[in-house]
Amino acid sequence: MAIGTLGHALLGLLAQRECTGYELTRTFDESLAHVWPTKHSQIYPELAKLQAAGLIRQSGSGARGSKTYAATAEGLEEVRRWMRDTIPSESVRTERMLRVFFLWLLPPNEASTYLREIGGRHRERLARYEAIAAIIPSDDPEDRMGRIAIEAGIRYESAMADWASWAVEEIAKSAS
Amino acid sequence: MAIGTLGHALLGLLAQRECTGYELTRTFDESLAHVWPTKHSQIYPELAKLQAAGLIRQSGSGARGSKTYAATAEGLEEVRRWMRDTIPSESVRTERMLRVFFLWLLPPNEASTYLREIGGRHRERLARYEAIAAIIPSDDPEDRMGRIAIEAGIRYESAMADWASWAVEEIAKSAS
DNA sequence: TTATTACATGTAAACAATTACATGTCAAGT
DNA sequence: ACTTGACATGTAATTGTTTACATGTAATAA
Repeated sequence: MAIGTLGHALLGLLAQRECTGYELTRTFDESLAHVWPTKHSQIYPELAKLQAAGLIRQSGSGARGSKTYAATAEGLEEVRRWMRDTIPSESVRTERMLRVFFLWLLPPNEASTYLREIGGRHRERLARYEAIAAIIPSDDPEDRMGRIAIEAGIRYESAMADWASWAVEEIAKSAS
Repeated sequence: MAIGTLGHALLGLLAQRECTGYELTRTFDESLAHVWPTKHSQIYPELAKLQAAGLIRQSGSGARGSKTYAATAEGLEEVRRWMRDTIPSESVRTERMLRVFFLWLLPPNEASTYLREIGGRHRERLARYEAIAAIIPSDDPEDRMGRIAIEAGIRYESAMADWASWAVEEIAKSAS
């Protein structure tokens, strides 16, 4: 019963503060899904697995049948070991970028439309990330790592938005 | 027997030129794996599926039992339809970036080590992509889209390498 | 001639992720 | 009283992905 990436991510969130499965699901949807998409249908069974492995424990229960989980000492140990001693997979999977390799299949105007659309999505996310970054107090040491994580998002979205604009122009250039 | 993203990617490659399963595997390993990792054990059954669906046909056979496949008219139609009429999944999955959210679990010096290491990997790939971009003749319209795809890689790796360096300094700042 | 490496294709088992199904609670507004 | 929406947790079936198993060919170098 080995713990995978999702299990370690849940452990990492529960190391910060105790949460219900629902709260974990929302945290994934709101921020972690940008780097590791997951559904509640995967989270709940994974929590059961982590509990069975003694890495988390149910620390309480609230309204509407909600259950609060907290990381155990073993769980904290395990997530630290994962961060320290294991090599992250290099693999990145993104259908949006995959399709760029096949843009030559479309007439130039449709390729441009595709690029403008993905540029727009990158700009949207960039705006959202910048708004989040703006409200993180930069002097609080607790939030410093959070600021570093969001900065990665900002730079990524910004670079990809610029790239998309550049690519549209590049296509326009050769069409003339 | 619906065709998924991998099937469309194979169709896209075969739309460009006929290939053996082995060649397709190598193309994935060398360039497409950066956006859509796949193993030969998934490629061969997928080719069989595409052939059964009439989207590709075996166009020849060579040494060592190799089989060459080519896209059929229906296959070309299908991959164009996919590019034009379907919305790409927004999902991106990257364990490297996921771990950034849990960097606070490590002492600052270990977090810095992690960031330096991933910065190094980004710089490595950046150098490789730049070398590839340098040998693409920029005036050949055939390669224009290839140049656009590699530019995305260059900007991505460059942005992430810069981010990693910035993050290391950010941690150093607060440690003092 | 023999060992190694790259070429070449497959299948099976295990694991991970998505989609669909299924149920029920509680609060707020109408 | 009723409806809607957010809260809350699960399971089942399907699909996608990885790892391990399995086999054989051709070229090159020692």
